[in-house]
Formats: sequence, C-alpha cells, structure tokens
Amino acid sequence: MKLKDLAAQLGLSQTTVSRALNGYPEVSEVTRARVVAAAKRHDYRPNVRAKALATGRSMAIGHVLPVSNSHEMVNPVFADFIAGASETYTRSGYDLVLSVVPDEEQESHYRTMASKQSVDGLLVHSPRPDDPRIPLLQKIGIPFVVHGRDSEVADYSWVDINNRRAFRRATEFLVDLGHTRIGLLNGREDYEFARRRRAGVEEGLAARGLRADPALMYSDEMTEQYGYRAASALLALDAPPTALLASSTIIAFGIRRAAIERGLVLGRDLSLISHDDVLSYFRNGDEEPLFTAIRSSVWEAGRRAAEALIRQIADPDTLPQILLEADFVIGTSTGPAPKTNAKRKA
Amino acid sequence: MKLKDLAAQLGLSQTTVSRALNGYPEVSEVTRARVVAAAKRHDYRPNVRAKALATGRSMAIGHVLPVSNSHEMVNPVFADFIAGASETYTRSGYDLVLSVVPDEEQESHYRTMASKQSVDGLLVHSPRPDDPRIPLLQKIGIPFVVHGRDSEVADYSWVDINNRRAFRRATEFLVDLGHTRIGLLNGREDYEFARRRRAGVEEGLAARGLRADPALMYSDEMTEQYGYRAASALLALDAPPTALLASSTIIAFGIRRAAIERGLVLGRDLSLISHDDVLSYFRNGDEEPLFTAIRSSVWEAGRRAAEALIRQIADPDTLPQILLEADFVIGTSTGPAPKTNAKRKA
DNA sequence: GGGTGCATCCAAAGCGCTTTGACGATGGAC
DNA sequence: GTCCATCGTCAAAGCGCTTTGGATGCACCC
Repeated sequence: MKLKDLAAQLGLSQTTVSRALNGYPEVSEVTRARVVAAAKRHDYRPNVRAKALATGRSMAIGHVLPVSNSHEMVNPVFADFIAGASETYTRSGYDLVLSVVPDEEQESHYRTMASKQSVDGLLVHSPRPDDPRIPLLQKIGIPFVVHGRDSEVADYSWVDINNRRAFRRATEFLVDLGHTRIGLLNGREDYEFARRRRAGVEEGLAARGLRADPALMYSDEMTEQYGYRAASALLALDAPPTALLASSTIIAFGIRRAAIERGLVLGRDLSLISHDDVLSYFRNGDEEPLFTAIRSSVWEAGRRAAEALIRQIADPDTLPQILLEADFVIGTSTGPAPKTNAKRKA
Repeated sequence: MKLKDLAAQLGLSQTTVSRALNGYPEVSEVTRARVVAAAKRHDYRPNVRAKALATGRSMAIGHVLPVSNSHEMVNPVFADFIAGASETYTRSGYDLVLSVVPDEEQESHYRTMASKQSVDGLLVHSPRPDDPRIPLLQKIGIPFVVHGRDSEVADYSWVDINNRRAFRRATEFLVDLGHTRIGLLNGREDYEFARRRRAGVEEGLAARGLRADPALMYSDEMTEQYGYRAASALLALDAPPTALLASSTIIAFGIRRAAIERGLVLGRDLSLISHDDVLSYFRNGDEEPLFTAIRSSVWEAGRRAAEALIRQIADPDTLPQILLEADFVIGTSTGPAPKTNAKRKA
C-alpha cells in the first residue's frame, strides 16, 4: 500500500493525502478525517526511504561506539546510555543507527557517515583529549552532541557530568574523615573523563593541604579484575591507603573482593567511594546504597543527550551544553580513618 | 558532490558513472579507472537514501532490544552481541538500526519497522516461549534471525548455543565429583534459554539417579546482588548445597562474595560452575579461568548471527540454523564434594 | 559493401514521497 | 452583479540514484 494507491482509493490526489497525513492546514478537517481513517484501515505507513529522499532528512541519528581493537572491549556504560537515548529517539520518530568501530577507523567512519548522508546528526562517545573527531564534524557541518567534553572550553554541544567537582568533593569528604593516604583506581587516563577525575582528586587533596601520591594512583580499563588486583597491591603496601576512590561500580566490586579476602571490613578498615553510573546490571545496592558513591545515571545522560541533539537538528543555531551534577550518596563503605593508621602516621 | 556533478565533470552520463562505480561489466576498464579516480578525488559517496529508494534495499538491519519496562534494565549481553554483529555489518556495507523498546510494545514495533521498509532484515533477541514475534515476522515475510530458539523444532533461522547439553554436562561433572546437593542460580525462566538450562540440569541429575530439589533452584534477573542473596540463602540452609551452577559470570561474582564472606574457599568448600558469555568487562579470569565454566562467546554469536542474516537476505530460500557448542573449561572453583557434607548425608 | 556482433556509452523512466505553483469554487464586500 | 480573498484541491516537478532499452561506432566476416 503506497501513497498513490491510497490516493486513488480515496479519489484524492497524492498531494492532498500527503498533506492530510502530515497535518498541513490546507486541507479540510472532514477530508483529513477520511484520509486518516483510510490510512489506519490499510495500515499505511509512508516508506521512510522515499520520505527521506524527498525531505532531505533521514530521521536517523548515528552513534559510533569506539572499541579498543586490541581488547575487543565494549564498555557496558554504552548499553545504558544508548538505551536512554533510544527512548527519546523513538518518541520523536528518529531511528538510531549504531556502528561499532575500532579506534583507529573512527575518523574515516565519521567522514563516511557524513558524506553518505544517512543520518541527520551524530552522537560522539568517549572524547579523547584534543579529539580530532570534533573539528572534523564542525568542518563537515553536521549537528552533533558529545557525551563528555574534550576540554574545559568547548564550543560545541555536549552533555557531561561534573567529574572534577564530584571527585574533589569525595576526596575532601574522605580527608575530613581523617584519611590522608587516599588511593585512586581510575579509568584509562587517555580519556577526558578520567583526567578530570584525577584532577578533581588532586584538587581535593591540595585544598586540604595534602599532596597526591602517584604510588596510590592507578589507571586502566575498568574491570572487576583490575579493581581486585590494584586494590590487592595497594593493601599490601607497607603504608597502605586507608581510603580508595573508584571510577566505577565494577571496579568497586573488585576492591570489595580484595578487602573481604583480607578480612577487612569496608567502612571500618577501609573506606571506599565509587563513582556510580547506575548501570542496569550493576546497581549499587537496592534501596540502601552499598557503597558511598558519586551517583549519576548514564541512562539519564543518554536521554538528555538525545534531546539536546534533536533540539539542535531542529534549530542548528542552538548549541545545548548540559552539565549534570552528580549526587553524593552516603553508603556503608566509608567511615573515619582507622586509629592504627593514624598512629602510624604520627 | 552528487552523481550528476561527477558525471558532468567527467563528460560522461550518470549511467556510465554509476555502472563504473558499481562494478558493472558494460564499461571499459580505462573509463572505470578514470571514474573511480575522480570519485576518490572528490570524496564522492552515493547518497544512501537515494540508493535505497532506487534499489529497494535499504542496506540496514534492525535490532530491537527488549527492555523490561518495570526495571529499565538492559542486559550487558546485548552490548557484546551487537558489537559482534556490527563488525560483520560494517564489513558488508550494512548499517545497524537499533531500537530499545519496552516488552509490551515489541510486537507493534516490529510491525512498524516492516511497513516502513526501513530495514532489509531483523535480528530478534531474547525469544520467549511461543514468542508471538516469530509468526508475525513470518507472515510479514521479512528475513530474520533469532538469537536463541523458542522451541526445539524451529522452522526459522536462528543462532543458539546448546544450553541444555552444556548444563547437563556441567551437572554430571559435579555429580561425578561427589556432589549430590547442587543448586542452580538461573536467569529468568520466562526466557527460553533459562528453561533449557534448567532442563539440562534436571537431565544431568536424572542421568545419575538424582532428583532436582526445587528448594535449590533460583531464577531471576542476572545481577550480582541476586547471586549474592540467593547464594547466601542457600548457604544458610541446614543442608546447604555443596555445588552451585550459575547462569552468568555476574551471578558468579555475587556467589563468590557470599562464599568469601562466610570464609568458604571456592573449589574446596563450595564448587561453582558458571556459564560464561565472555563479556568484555566480565572476563572469567585472564589467562587462567577463575571459575570452572561453560564458555561461549556472545560476541562471536553476534558475528555468526549477522552472517546468517546477510546470507538469508541474499538468498531468502536458505534458513541458516547454527548451533554453537559451548566449551567446558576447568577453573579453580570446582573440586570434590567436601567430606563433612558427605558425612552429613551418610 | 552490407551485414553481424560486440563493446561502450547514453537518454529517460522510475523508485515513493514532498512541495511548488496554479486553479476552480465559494462567499463576503462593495 | 462584479471583484477579490480564501479555501480546498490537484498536476507536475524534483529528491539522487539505478536500470531499461536503445544508440553509436567499430572490427570482422562472407
């Protein structure tokens, strides 16, 4: 069933039928009702390809997921982010076209997408410092929103959380509890978000007159095993940290394992604050938060980013920039610095 | 730069340019070379929308992810499966259009996709028993591949692992080690894969003359906390199981936590076999497997499913059905049934 | 020299939709 | 009774590509 058939059936022209269905005012309400009823009856839905060609808009948004080719790793964060975004797209009639592309092919892939004109806008994931994709897209002139920022002054549209502030705050919280040896199990610091988090920790320490100890700072792909191994190494030090900051709940799981294995109780012997993306399958406790955490739902971020992109497509002059503040939730994994350590320092 | 411009520039007709670029034989090699060179020089790439309209093929595959609307949960398994599929699509020039749709809207969403003609084929995730989507798609007549099967005799294309056999084998392995009280921490049993796994366990027990104890069988969304809570409950029984089967590595993490917390050593005090989808962020150990496991990469399954679908689109008469056998890898989490329990039974 | 066959290329139609520009009908103002 | 808006409708062009059905030129053969 195509437009032509439907028009013939109704004894109307294609023009009128098209207008009726798309809500143009030049058609009488009685005709519109007839057309809409007939369309529903025949389950008519316009062919998107033809529509796209005629309007020049494909009603699709591109997401390009970078995958570390060496590891074949895809971060579970993406699943939730995309689920959030997809929700918004579906509601607005957009499709989401996804491609998973090895790091080194990113740039050429973006170029291809743009010249094929298969999408009306792009969502850029995981920006690196001085990410080449951004000037590329600006040059091409296609609407895009970045999840994260590649620098403090970013002249493009983005959605990000205030990583620096959140980690600074968490750090100060720990220092105020008496902790002075604080470790950080960060994500890969060739990504901006991880750099900001580290900067936040350093600022927090500095603000309280402490200095960051590089020996307590780790950075890697955020797996459970990384959390376990790094925490085990840290806890085996002569002067182990009394508190740890983790860049993800998954890392925190690994830390907890290392702690339990040593008979340490979180919140008493070792304090732990985790960043919590509120991932579907890695909830930080149920009703009660398990870990004290910097919490910001990445699902929600996906939703917001999608909205920002759609807004920008509608009006290319707006460049939405959305900074989400993370919640700071107190769980059972933090407490005052243990006496023994205090003594050791004295 | 469009075809017309390129043709004009070269002093050729659109026909010839189009043929040259698409590898048709009716064009001389010298002309083809000229055209290809010019296309590269101008970074010409055909507009996919126009191409799709002209050819009737949109060069896109649809994936519809079900999301339990109540929980807003998206299974991390999808991320790896889709990454694998996307790899294949990209290589074959297909786009992947993704939608995340609440359970109850699944059917209407499939219907819409088909009538909009925006995709050439569909990949169906997470089949339920007697899943209505399957007859629907058969009626519509669009090529599709199901990840999993909704029944033992399935007259459509699917890619699945031999869940039943794998869990049967794991169960027998445990019984042969002397375990008689064996628990199962399964996924949601309103999905086919979980039913098969349970059936496999029951078969394995029956084959060794044992009966399944419903009190030792759990079923739920596969989170770490579910694993922890269910295992804790089981271990607190008067006659606790000496061995557990887990439907995912994430559940196994939870079980391990419960075990460690009780001072139990996996492989000595409690045996554990997990299903391992080889998810990016939940590796079962690094070089050495941590858990004894039924292993089958879901990334690979995505790749195979995508290949099957593309094959089917090319030749609708083939209905590829691919049954992957899982590896059985021995880790450190299994061992003979502890004496104390053996005594208790005697 | 006229036919045959092949290699190369082209004009134009068509994919299913939107949108421009025009047209007949109606009704109110004068 | 004429004129002019306004309304409701339509025919046709166009989106950028593929593909059908020739057209042209040239070598080859009898």
